[in-house]
Amino acid sequence: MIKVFIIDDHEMIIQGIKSLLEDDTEIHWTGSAKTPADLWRHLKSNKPDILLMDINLPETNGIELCSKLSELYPDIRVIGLSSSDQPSIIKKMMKNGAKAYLLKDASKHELITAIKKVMKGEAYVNYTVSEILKHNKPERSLPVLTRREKEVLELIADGLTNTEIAEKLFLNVTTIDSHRKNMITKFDVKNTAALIKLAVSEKLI
Amino acid sequence: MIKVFIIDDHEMIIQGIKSLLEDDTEIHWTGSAKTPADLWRHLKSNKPDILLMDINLPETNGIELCSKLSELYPDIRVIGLSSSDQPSIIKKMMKNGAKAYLLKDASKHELITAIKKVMKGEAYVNYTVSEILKHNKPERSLPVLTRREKEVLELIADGLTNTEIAEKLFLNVTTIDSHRKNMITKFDVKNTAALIKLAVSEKLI
DNA sequence: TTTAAATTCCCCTTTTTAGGGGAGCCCGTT
DNA sequence: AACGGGCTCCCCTAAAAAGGGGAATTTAAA
Repeated sequence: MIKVFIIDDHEMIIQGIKSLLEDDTEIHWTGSAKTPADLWRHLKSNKPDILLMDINLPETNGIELCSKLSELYPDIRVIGLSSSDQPSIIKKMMKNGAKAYLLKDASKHELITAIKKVMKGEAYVNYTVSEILKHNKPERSLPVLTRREKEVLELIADGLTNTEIAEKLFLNVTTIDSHRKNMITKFDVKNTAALIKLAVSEKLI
Repeated sequence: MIKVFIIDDHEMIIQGIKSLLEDDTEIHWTGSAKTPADLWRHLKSNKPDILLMDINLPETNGIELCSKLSELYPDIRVIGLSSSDQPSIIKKMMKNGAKAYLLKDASKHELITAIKKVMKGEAYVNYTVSEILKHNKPERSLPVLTRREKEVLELIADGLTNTEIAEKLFLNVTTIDSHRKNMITKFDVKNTAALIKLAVSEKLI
């Protein structure tokens, strides 16, 4: 029997996956957790073979949790689970010890296949995910904001002008202007409006 | 028998909810859709009593879909479903004809209760949601964008200048300028940057 | 039908951004 | 010690936005 445990903050998904796995005779459901604290508590008395882990956990993020887990319990195989198909996140998860990665639109069949494959020691990535990773070779990963840039960008987004920002940060206006121009260039957008849209929608600020 | 249909882009949640409802003798699962197009197709031949609707649908947003649905099929009762607990979104859903609202961390029991209550004509909001709505009483409800304003704002957010937008919409530059100024005034922000931030984070565009 | 809101267009001036440069300083890595 | 990236500051001009008005037409709602 493959002992499976799940951590996800959404009760609906926990119960959903539980019933998806119930039919299978090889899989044994050992429980679920909604928070990392719950998880640690359960692991003391009950070590699963496989841990299904939602990445979008509130508070702690799945990536850190994943690496901590593979330190403390290297035998537990982690399968990442998320609704987002952000390549960067998936990559980070795989680097931090996840053996497989599924999107939440994966089917029952796919879920079970993934669990069994991982149990055999194989890796598993669903088609969509592998496509994402593949197409991501010419990775259009977003430029990274430096500390100062982020600071300036947040103030721009709050409606301050270069002059006002300069006063606030005790800098020269031209400096702020440089940062603004740099950001517009590095993100390859046409103006501030587009920059803000990108930054907000990509959660850079 | 209560006929229940679901629209959600995540296969896992569809299948999860399906198996949550399977046991119940009063509830009959009539199918699922992953896109609005799928939904419309199904509805032609098969009208459910209750539609479980995920708000965070890609492409179309659940709020518009909801209002369109209550126009075309006023008999179908919509239960909103989402992982986000943003008061503004929940309120909009309720305004647009949703009879109930559940978070994805709702339990099996809660889901079934909600379905049955809504079927009886009662409204249902889970505790968390009602708390959210309550604490949000001193709501600083956002101004509404008119059709034209939204159109213009989207183009602004894409980095077009007034002149470019005017050409695109076959309007005079001063018109676009007026719209921009109006929006800045009505949203009480200082400039375009702040306007875009607000619009993106409040999902107005 | 009356009224309010939406949409369109126009004037003016000042401020702010955009776009093109260049350059020196600090700091961590090589 | 040399290099690059981040950060700072400076020049210039042209374009765009902000801020202040006003006003006519359409359209939808009361």
